[in-house]
Amino acid sequence: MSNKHLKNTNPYNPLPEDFFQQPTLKLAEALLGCLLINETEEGIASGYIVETEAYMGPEDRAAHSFGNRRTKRTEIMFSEAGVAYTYVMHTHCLVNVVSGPTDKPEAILIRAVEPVDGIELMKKRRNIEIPKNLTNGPGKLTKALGITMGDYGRHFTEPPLLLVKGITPQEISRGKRIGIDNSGEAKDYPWRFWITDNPFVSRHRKKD
DNA sequence: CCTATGATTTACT
DNA sequence: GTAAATCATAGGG
Repeated sequence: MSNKHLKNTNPYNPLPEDFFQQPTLKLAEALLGCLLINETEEGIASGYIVETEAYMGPEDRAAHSFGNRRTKRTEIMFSEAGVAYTYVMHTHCLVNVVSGPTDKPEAILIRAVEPVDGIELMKKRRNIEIPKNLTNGPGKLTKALGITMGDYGRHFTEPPLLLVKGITPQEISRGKRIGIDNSGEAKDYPWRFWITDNPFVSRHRKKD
């Protein structure tokens, strides 16, 4: 397979329909290397997913859906797998892939991507020049790709927000999640996955 | 209506 | 390393 990224004249290689049906922890791992694409009026921007975190719903204190908490915000997590859960954190929008069967409120946070298409557009949106800092964090990548609350509930299987087949990671690492120190025992669950040694991973811990 | 809080980023000591 | 920015969401009065 060509290593060059696909252009819109060449149809993207779609993920199999049952891709999103696999268990959340497996899906979190399987998403690594997939190409996340967003089309807006400004143009197309895309990147390979290099870091994810799983949020396991009722039993996960760190999840918004802990204890089956069901609100206007978390409602989408109870729907079918493969739709987008976007929400605002401080001043940033974060994007998740809803996972698990219907009524199981599980989701996978996309924490970092490696820029592929639309790099100039990303620089403009982020107002920086250094490619390395464009998408190496959950709030950064949404701004670079132009993902907003308007994408809440969109299906990743159809434009403008798309997940398609990308690259196959050479090696995958697994460790504790980030930024949930106030979540009791859940803070130590090893539900974060990343492509080993990828420079766009949001942050390196000494030990995971 | 009012207040607390955060799955972050950025700048600073 | 620490702290401030800054606002939608959630929950209580």
